[in-house]
Amino acid sequence: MSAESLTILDIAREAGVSSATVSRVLSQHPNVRPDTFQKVKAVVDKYNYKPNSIARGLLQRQSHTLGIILPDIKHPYYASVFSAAQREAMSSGYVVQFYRLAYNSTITDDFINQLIERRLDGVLLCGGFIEPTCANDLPDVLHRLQRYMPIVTICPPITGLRCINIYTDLRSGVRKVVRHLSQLGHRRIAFIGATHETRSVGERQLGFEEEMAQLGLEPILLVENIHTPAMGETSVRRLLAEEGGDRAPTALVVVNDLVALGVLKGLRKLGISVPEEMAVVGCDNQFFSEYTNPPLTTIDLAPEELGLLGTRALLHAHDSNAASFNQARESTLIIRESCGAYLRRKIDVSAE
Amino acid sequence: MSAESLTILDIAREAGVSSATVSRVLSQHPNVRPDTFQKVKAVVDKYNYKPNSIARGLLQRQSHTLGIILPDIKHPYYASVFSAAQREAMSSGYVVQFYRLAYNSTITDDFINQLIERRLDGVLLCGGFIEPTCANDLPDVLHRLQRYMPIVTICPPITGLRCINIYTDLRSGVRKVVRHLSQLGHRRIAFIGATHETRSVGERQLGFEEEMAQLGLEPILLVENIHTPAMGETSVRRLLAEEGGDRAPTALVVVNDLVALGVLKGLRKLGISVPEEMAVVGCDNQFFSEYTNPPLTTIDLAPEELGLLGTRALLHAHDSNAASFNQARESTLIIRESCGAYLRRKIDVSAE
DNA sequence: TCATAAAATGAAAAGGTTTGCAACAAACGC
DNA sequence: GCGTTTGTTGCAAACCTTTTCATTTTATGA
Repeated sequence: MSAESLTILDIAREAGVSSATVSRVLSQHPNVRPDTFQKVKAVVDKYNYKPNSIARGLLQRQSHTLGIILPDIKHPYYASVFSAAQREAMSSGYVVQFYRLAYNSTITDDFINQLIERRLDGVLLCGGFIEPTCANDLPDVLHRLQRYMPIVTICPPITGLRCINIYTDLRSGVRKVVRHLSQLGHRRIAFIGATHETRSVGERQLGFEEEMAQLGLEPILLVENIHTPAMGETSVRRLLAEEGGDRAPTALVVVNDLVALGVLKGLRKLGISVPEEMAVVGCDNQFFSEYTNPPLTTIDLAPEELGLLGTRALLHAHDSNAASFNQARESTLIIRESCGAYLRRKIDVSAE
Repeated sequence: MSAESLTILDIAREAGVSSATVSRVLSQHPNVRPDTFQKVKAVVDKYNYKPNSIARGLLQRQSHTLGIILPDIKHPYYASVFSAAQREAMSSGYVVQFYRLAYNSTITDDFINQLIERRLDGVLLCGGFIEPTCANDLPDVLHRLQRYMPIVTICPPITGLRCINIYTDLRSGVRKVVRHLSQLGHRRIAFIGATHETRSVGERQLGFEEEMAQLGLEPILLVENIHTPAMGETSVRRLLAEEGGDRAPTALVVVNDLVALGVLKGLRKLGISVPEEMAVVGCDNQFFSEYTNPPLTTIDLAPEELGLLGTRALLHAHDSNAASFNQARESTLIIRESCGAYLRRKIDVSAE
């Protein structure tokens, strides 16, 4: 394939200089005589020579490569994180490698070994996998990785692991949602969520339960393995079968917008109108949430900001003395129509 | 950071053998005496030694890394391609690096140089950027890249470039859609699409125009820079302002599901019911298309299959004698409710 | 013009692995 | 017991750069 395997020595020979000089020309070293520079440059251009970054990486002990670990790139949330991370990395001359770690699997030694062997310059950990049941030996595994490269996590902090951590405070976000619903008059509010497979999912549920408790309301929980629209669609029927009649909720807090998409369809099929008969709130503020019918009230988690800041932190992890810090960002409530706030406002106005 | 910079020599010394033997142990070479194997293995395990893949890559002249180039990882279509590609690559011990090339930019020499310097083992090109106006020198640029690494494209074939090409035949897909709509009785059919910024978009429009011509129908075109839901939403109003009254279309073929999402909302705001007053068809069969209201009729392009096959082809590109072939896959029409087929069927039934 | 300082260049080592070749040991056939 | 084959191991080169240090060239000042 690459018959074109020119080395710096070939260039040096042709230009009548040493390889050191060629290297200096390529890296814009100041101490090169202008005429030498031109002479070498001409040969480099003539053959379109490109230095082998593998060889350079070996010598300089850095690969100019970042790893990014997340459970599913098809999930719009992670895609946003990834996109922003790549952009930031690229603008600093770094390249990102994608490592997938499924939702319900934990970080194994083998997984870590791949990263170590590749001699990455840093790793961005974006949640998923970090389930409490796995978390027992998780800090140990990550400590080993940390001896080789800096780690930045952009998910709820992992206890026992000291590293830079940037995340959006989901728990308080969900609490805002619950408070908002209660202010709209809802008393029977249900949470449709996944089992604690990921930390961020756990945070959502915690936020829900905390706020319900504080408001003195009895929480209704449907916590199963629900993480696709299809699962959301069927979950509604189950929920209303269990909690029917006057026990039926009037508002649903759904673990994320993806699932909420299915929930909306499920309600539609049951002939339950949103928001008139049932308020629905999602979480994530995906690109499609503005376009559902009705548009979905949700929580914005600023994934792109996390990706950007996380990558930036990773790139500065070496020269930074703050080798470990947590930065929690506020989430913002995006009020659209599915929660009935606008409806309610109309009613209020007409009642005056 | 990596105080842990053990080399193969350290291991060799401690085990009392040469580095060659350690290397053979690590790569499971057959000609190693069992007791030597054990002895070395013990030291390797003791220090948890991991060979430096950068050094290995330098010597073996392969990085075990694939590049994948696409315009936007947040776009669900590309995310699907990427996801499948990564999975396939990973299962063969390869890692994928993501390179973004914006929709309306072309592949420059600088861009190519990055790939060459990284000494990737292959590159998967997933469209976007390959706009006709850029295409003049595109084959040249790619030819240069091809001297260094195999290229597989999973977008409509690029004229002037011989390489493995796997794609879904969009043109015939859109023709199927138009035929379907005409069979449902529609005569005034409009295409809402983007300017020819990407080849695949161009293919869609061509398919539309070809089939309309064949059916003897006058095509209605709204071709602007439309590629987001928001743009779709506003486009409807413009279309109906231009083509109003009895000139108004009764069916819309939308360039992709993302835009169709906005189109549906735009129609809703105008009080036009889908599919009763307006049939709508998208393209891409995204995960959300099943959950719109009404569920969107669309074309499935099997992006995961493309990602899988493309990567597989790339990995076999060296030993394959078929250095160049085109493989066009059939797209499949997914009939849901937004085109009115089910509605029509009901009408037919009641008419009998 | 000469001593000295500064700038430009080259030689060679280093980075960590794999692998061809040679050397050596062991097993085998006769 | 000896020549031959097979199986193990080590040496050293190779992969392609960058960078230190020493050396040569050029500029500076008296």
